[in-house]
Amino acid sequence: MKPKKTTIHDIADKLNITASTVSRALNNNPRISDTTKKAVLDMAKDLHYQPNNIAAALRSGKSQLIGIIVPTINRSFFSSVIRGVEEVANTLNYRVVVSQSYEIFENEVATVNAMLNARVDGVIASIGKNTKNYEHYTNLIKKGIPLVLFDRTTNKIGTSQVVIDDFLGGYMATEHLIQQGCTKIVHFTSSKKVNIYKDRYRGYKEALNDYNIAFNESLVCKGNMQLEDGRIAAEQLLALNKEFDGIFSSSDYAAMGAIQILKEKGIKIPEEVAVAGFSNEPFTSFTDPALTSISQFPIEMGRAAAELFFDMLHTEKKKFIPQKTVLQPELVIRTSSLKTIK
Amino acid sequence: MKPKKTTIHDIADKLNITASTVSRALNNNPRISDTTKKAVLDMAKDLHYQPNNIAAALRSGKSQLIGIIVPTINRSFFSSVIRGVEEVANTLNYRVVVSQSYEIFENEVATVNAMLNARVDGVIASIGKNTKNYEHYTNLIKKGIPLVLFDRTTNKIGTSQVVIDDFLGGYMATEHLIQQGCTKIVHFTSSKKVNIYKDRYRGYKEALNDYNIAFNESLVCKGNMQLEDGRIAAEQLLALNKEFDGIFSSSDYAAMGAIQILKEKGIKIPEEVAVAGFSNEPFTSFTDPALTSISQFPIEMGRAAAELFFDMLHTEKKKFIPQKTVLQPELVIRTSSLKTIK
DNA sequence: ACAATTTGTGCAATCGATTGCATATTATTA
DNA sequence: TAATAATATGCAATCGATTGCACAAATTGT
Repeated sequence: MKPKKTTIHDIADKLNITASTVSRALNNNPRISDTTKKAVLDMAKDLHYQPNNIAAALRSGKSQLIGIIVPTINRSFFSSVIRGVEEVANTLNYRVVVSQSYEIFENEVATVNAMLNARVDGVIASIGKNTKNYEHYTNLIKKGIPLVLFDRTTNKIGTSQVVIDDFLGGYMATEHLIQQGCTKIVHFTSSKKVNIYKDRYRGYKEALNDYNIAFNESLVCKGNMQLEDGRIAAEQLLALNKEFDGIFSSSDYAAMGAIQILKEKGIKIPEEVAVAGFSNEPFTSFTDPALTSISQFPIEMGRAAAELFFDMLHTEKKKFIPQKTVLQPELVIRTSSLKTIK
Repeated sequence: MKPKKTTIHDIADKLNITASTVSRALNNNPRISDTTKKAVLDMAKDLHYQPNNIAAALRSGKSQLIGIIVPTINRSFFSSVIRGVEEVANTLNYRVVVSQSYEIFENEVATVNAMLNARVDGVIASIGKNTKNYEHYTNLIKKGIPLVLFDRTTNKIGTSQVVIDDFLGGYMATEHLIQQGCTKIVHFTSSKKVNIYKDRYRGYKEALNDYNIAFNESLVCKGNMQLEDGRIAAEQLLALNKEFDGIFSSSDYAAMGAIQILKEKGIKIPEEVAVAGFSNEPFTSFTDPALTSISQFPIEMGRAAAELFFDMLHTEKKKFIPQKTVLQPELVIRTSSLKTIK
């Protein structure tokens, strides 16, 4: 009935040798003669042998699985990071198991736990916005399971991280607007709890400072960074008759929302208000005007995370020192901010 | 040194019972008394017991893993489908292992194989553009491993599928353009080998036919469906002085490329040329004009695929009949095609 | 009060691959 | 040529959980 899967024992029986020898032959163990190796390989092919990673994992304690936890998979940034990780993992014969937290703390904890049960060899994760307690992550570390955080990270637990230099990104975007002649620059940001927004905000302030532009708190809008939040913020600014000639939004979506409102009101972009976003979402090149943004190189971030992960995996826990890879962001200038045509 | 993981045997020892009982208690087996169950559960918590799915998988033959194979993870459509699958899988205590084929046949084959080695309980996949040989998939079926194909599928192997009604989508988009007054409608399509493009093309033709508009093959452009292909196609049409007042592109990207050229040439959209794309990519609502498109409900598609998957999983192979879930597409009308304001 | 059930646990094999140690065979050296 | 070293393979335990079957104790029926 069922085509009874073939195991190393079946191969062994056919060749009148033992499973140990077959196992060693398949793993190219130097203690096995080339003749035997060839015989085993041939027989394996004949019998359509399919290795059972599960059995190997149980015995060896290595599942060849990497768990990836992200708030949501279908966001360009996250899926691109996953892509980068998968790319590297795949070449090293590792698979990735992905799971979403939906920004819900309980899910994040449950997911870490599920990964633990699945016996992943390690975890690569981006922390949910509402996560303030990191016990589920420190548990991993305690158990000696490699953990690499990316983008939304924390320094509160000693583990490797990959981030872009958000401070620099914020600085670059702001500086660019200043260089385009803006002096009254609005900033859209979010909760100060999340490292990335905090750093971009710092970059914004620093740039203003460096160019001797007074920081004006009333030009800073806090929101949830979605399209709608950008629309609301822009409407309020206009309603309150705030004067501004530039917007640096920590999110492309919010920037887009603001652009929509400005266009509706007949305000010219970039002539009257120059706009820069953050993340370089795929849509930024398709909008009108195309949106200036900061690229975070998500695929590279995924690759970097995978590399740190494998570093950890190959280092003994006691002599491990957490690494932090900081990627350089890139300012992608598009028409939404480009006043001067050179 | 190492905190030695606790197993069911450790729990058993502490309670002076056997591992069998512990296993049954943890699995809420009715043959175990409530008293014992509680004792086991408490002890499990005390000892920080973490189930080992690998061991269970080896014994039971069920890994609780679903393999997902897509051409690339970081495309909105695919990542959204994965999201949908993960959502359902997660509630049923399954994890998803994702892998990319990059549209390369060899990768696809290798990936199926890797999934087999990892002993996934089944596979959900979208076929690469260059795949003409389906042996790697039929192998899965032969082995009794559930396989569900989505979007880019084939009828050549008897397995369950989830698709949207691409024919209908093509029809709806074309009909809409016709209703907007277009009579000379260009169509962007790709290789006829891929079912989705073929069906959309058929829908296009059928709509023309139903509205008594002569089909004009010279208005059909074949390309790779990327932004650049749309730009090239549009340029060629203009260079050849083709007359057209509408474009139905089987890809939002190509549609966008065409829009860029039309705008550059000062051709008014939708007044002179109305445009409709396909896929309802996230960027379509951000472009100017916003792009009319056909929504494929990718998250729902993922959920549907997961459901078909679990159906298969719970049906004996012999009495299994391949299912095909056909989702209804939806026309999302935006300004790129909306001539008449009602 | 004794047989027939029902209920709750234990025994031991099993899933498939890996690996430390032992052993047999062959090759090398003094 | 005997002793030593190198080479190739086998033995058996192990990883941790599951499960068919056996069996003892408790409950029910008559």
